[in-house]
Amino acid sequence: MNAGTPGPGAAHTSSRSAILDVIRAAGTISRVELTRATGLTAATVSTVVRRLIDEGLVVEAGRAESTGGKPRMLLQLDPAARHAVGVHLDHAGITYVIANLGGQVVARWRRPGAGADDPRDVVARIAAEISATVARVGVDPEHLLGVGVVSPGPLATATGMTLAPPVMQHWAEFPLADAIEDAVGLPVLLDNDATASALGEYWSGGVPTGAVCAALYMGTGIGAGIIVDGTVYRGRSSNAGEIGHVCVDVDGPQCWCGSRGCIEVFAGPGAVVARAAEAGIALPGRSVSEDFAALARAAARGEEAPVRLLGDSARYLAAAAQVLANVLDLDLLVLTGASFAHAGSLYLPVVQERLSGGFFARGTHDVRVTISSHASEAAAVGGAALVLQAELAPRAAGLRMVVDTLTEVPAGPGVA
Amino acid sequence: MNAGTPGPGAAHTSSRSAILDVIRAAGTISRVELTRATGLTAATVSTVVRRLIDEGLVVEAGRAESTGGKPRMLLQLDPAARHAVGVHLDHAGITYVIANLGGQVVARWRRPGAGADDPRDVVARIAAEISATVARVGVDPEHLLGVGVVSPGPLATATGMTLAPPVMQHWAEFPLADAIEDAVGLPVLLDNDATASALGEYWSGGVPTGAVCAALYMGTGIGAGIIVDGTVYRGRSSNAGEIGHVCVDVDGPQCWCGSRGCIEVFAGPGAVVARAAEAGIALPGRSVSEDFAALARAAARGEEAPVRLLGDSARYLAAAAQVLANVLDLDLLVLTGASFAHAGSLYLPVVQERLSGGFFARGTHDVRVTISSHASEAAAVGGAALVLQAELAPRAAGLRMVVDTLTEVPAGPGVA
DNA sequence: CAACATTGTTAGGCGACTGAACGAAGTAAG
DNA sequence: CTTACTTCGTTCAGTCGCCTAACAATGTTG
Repeated sequence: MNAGTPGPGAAHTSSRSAILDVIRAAGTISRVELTRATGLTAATVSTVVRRLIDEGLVVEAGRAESTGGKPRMLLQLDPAARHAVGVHLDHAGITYVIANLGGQVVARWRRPGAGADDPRDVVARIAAEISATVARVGVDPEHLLGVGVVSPGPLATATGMTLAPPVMQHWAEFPLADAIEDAVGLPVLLDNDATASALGEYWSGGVPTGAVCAALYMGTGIGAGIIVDGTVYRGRSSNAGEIGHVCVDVDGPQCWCGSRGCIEVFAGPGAVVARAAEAGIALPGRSVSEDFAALARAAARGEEAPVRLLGDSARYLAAAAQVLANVLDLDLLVLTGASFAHAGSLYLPVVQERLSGGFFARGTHDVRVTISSHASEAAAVGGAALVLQAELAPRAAGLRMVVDTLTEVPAGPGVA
Repeated sequence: MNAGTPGPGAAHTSSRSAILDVIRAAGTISRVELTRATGLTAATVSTVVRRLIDEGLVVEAGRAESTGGKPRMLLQLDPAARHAVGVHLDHAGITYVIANLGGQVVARWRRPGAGADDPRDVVARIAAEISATVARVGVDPEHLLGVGVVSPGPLATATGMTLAPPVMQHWAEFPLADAIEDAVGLPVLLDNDATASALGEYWSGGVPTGAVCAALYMGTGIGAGIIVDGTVYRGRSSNAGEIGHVCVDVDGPQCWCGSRGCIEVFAGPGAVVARAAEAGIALPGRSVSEDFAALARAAARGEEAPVRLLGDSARYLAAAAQVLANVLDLDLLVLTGASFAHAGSLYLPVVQERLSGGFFARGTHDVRVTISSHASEAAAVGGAALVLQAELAPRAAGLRMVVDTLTEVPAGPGVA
């Protein structure tokens, strides 16, 4: 029962993905090390790497010191070999990034949000923004892989529509992916902000192959994305990681999700800002995110009320983090999203403190907790990462299609 | 971006596993339906099925009605073709089952627990029990695949040792799997009770291929096992699903896990029984599980104090269930383990009620909640299922081995 | 009965991966 | 400088899984 060796036919979801992923995680690595890391043979590594070099994705970058024989030829991704566009649609605004193979951002800009505009106009604007900037920064259109569009809220269906409650309800029936695909002429992927952010962190953060990694995302709402062994964990309906809608008070205030007393209602930026307003704290008042940022600055200066408000929020978030860590047995938890870009340093110690005592497997391994190095544009970077992964290192589709003739689960009343 | 078709080389973790799993889930199915359900070609299905028939795992069982052409030949697993032994080591006692391919129990018996005995003696007793019963019930030793040993608590290492706090600490250093393997002469697998129960439910409960399924296990403690697309989700260190050690009160009572205020401390059978004793309720007093069963019977009769105690426990469990459902985006949640065998009907409605309002994706799909049909021996059945899956439908090892030359996660203080 | 529909099998081929032998490029000892 | 040895990487023939395409089997329908 050895776990590492895949044996004949065990099928590595294409060794290509495995190898590319290990190079990504390692930064610089030789072919021998690749054979050890992937469990493939030297022969396979050799041919696959050659193909990657021919495609331009990988370059040879000098040789290592000899260890008593032929020195290793070192391999790296060529970051500039491919690019992808990430678009984060949010009420507050639209954030664009162009990211390269290494997940690094080569261009980044923001535009006003869609508001109540007709989706068709918004799509036209997006297409214009993309082609203009692609031309300006000199990215080879031949090597532009696609566009990843990310929005808050759950996805209605995997391809074509997004559903971002409570705002943007008039988008619910709009085939967003197809429309952008037609307008831009590139493949378009759609996903949830938290999910995409997690993949962006994986792709750009040097996360080791095989790590179990979650991104705790706080933008307007609170959610989490989950990456297991480099693949997004989606659950049944792509709604996995909805930690913001776990109930902490059955009689608590109503949440837009239809439930009551969700963590988001107590700890989300909107709630924190609302309480600050109740407490009479002066805030810009233009938008929740600006108010939240102001509050974070005040707390960083040590002002008492903001410190208390954010501390309360942080304790809820720490509880959510503990749940994620214990349920998923995490290696790594990244705090990301616009809110953590402003207030991450206030939340981080609270989360770490909670996990240092409350992580069940702490005797076996740590959970590393970090703040994303690009928290404010994490969702857009994630959008780009979706494209990079889909085009360069495609994974087995999470769930196989299930035919309707399958036996149903044997009764049991079920839930309304 | 179509999700279903795997394309050349996309590698189905061996189509054999996929086909076997669909037949298991469907009960009865034809080859054409298999092609649709698995995405494989008719040719592949044909040859793989022939191989399965040659091995005796699958049998042809009549033909379906014609739909205007050649009628379909129906296929089923031959339940009696293979067997596996499941052993559940617990403080209270050792439960044995022999299960067949279909996950049905063909033999089931209990013996006193290990207590403080020397592990070597216990291993000898286990081996004797197994060989005696295998001979008695007439299972062909040639077709006995192995032994799955299940115990509470986390695993120290994947192969060889178990670690079952707070009792049985003297087992921590003992190479249990190897010892039993030597004594019985069969492959031995080791796992956690909750994890195994989940797989047992998947294998024996006709759970559809591709379902996201969790078993909420309450034996002595509280835990959960997670099955995604037929594969156990383990997390980094096989400690995924430890929902019983999520903190609901940071200042709560000490838990054996080292933390404070864990759900288990409030809602576990031990806690419920202790509170009943405090409240002056008369109980047998021989063991926690007997006391808990007595309490459940009293509550079923409508006695006020027991109803209240179990209701409190059920609300904690419902919260845990909600967390699992939202974080994992579940299809199916099974309540199992000895405690639910006695009190499941008291817990089930509370859990269902909580999910009907608090499951985030309820607009998209249901979470079915059921009580296991073999809750009292679920862990042992799960042990057998571990063996069935490993021997018949091996999955890609959850986590690839990661070589030490990989880049580390880029700093961030991490957790103690 | 012929014509058609549907299920399932057989044959040939492509591509991924492996094992094993070999070539390449260094170090270490005399 | 030559010889021996180590380590890295490639080449080549063979295996295996799965696909495409043609075909055989077995029913229904007019």
